Amino acid sequence: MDLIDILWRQDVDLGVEREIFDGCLRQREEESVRERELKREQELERIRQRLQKLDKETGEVLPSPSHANSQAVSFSEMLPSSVLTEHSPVTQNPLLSALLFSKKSQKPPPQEQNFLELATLPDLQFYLDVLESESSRLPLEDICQHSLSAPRQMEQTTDVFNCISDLMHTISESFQVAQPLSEMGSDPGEILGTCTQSVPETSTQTLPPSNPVYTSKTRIESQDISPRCQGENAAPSEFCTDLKPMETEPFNYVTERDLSPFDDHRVLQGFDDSASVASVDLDTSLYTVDSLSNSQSDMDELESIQSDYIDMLSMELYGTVTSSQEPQTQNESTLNHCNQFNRVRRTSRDEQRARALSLPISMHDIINLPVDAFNEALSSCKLNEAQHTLIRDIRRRGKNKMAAQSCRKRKMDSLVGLEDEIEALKREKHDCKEEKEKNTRKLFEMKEKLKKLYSEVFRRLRDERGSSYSPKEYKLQLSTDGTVFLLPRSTNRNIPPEDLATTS
DNA sequence: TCGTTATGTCATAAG
DNA sequence: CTCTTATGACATAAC
Repeated sequence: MDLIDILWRQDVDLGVEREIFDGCLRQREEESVRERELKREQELERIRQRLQKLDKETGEVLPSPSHANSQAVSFSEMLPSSVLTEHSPVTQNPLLSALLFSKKSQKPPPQEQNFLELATLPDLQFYLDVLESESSRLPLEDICQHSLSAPRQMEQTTDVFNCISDLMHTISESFQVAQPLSEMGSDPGEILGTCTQSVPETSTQTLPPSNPVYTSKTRIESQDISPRCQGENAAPSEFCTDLKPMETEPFNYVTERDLSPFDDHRVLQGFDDSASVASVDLDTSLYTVDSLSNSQSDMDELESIQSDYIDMLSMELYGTVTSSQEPQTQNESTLNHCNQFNRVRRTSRDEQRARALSLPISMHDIINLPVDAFNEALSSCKLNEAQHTLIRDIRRRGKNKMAAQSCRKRKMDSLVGLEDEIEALKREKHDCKEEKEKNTRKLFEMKEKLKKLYSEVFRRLRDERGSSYSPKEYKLQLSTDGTVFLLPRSTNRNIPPEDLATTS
């Protein structure tokens, strides 16, 4: 594991996510899909309970809301002609064909009933919220009229939702893929997007509950804008129209395409709140709602939604990219990731301050704009002293925050590098020690050989009388030119050496 | 309750 | 001189 960790840390520089190296990715993806479905069902069950609770109060079943201007468009009409051609994958798929061309006249099979029912529930939730928010000030007649006019619209939109839901469901089944939608080659979300694009704009606005992906997408794009100098009271109308679906959509799903692990990386890595687009988006929602309604209940509701949204977001982010472990430990791991994520996404003090002073420039722009653009943005907005100071502080702190993060990363990398160096030096030390022992053994062997050679030379040496020389009285000495001399060991060094006339 | 870890913030030096 | 970046030190929250 240490080795893996070290390798990962090295690869982090390359922008590679750690989770990418985890094995059993498919298994984890399937786990995450199941987890999402479970979560979704729980959310929907909660909403259904809430609806039932309301039923007890009113004694009637509330219809689904649909905007008055929404148009009933059959799904086959919505589909691009290319989808319905003779050779299209849709028409060639018997399941799809059966669904697409019989849906208008048939009720869904029982096993799909639950799915379709769930698919339309967000819409019901929207209607419920509208009623709740309006009931305090609308006359009873208006509410009744609202209720009476809704069922027909509900039928129309429910048809569309049913078709879309069935299409996605069938595509998922026919592809036999239990993996995140974003990884599919023929992403149902894309088909869905194609379908919804063909629906008039007003109808599209009724769709978000069943197509949260595109809701998020459009909101993300609209949020990521240059300095908005309109101020909070001049919130763009698109936010207002966009707000309601979000408001009624605590179980807003975001696929990895919208918030890929790399986006997540951006979230985790920096203060860069624009990177955590979804959260910024929520902040924008808060701004917008704040300007629309100052009631505490709305704010509480939004806080709750934000919390739910972030929870869901973290589940989405980490549910699909957690490490491969036993199911139980995987849950723990996911939980840890979520906790870490929530910790990271905790609203910073600067975000709160920015909200309090209603800064006209986004946090992202304040921090990341180049000096010139930043100064231009400052000068183009009418700012009071407090706002100006806060913006400067936010920029300074934001930059320092990122600097601190990179600094710590460098420090960690350096630490890892030093640890590697220590390991290398330890190995080198070990090798040197082994070499030293080897050389010591060799030296000993050489000394033994020399001793034997020495005694052999003395054994063979004879003087002119044929007597041997005693090693105790004589010694051998090697001169610089290779000549070997026989020298007496006596203290009297005046005696000339006897040249052995032998060379080594 | 205490230690650890991650992160944000401030102060300051250097480029 | 201003701005940015790097980094040590401290604070704080979560575990």
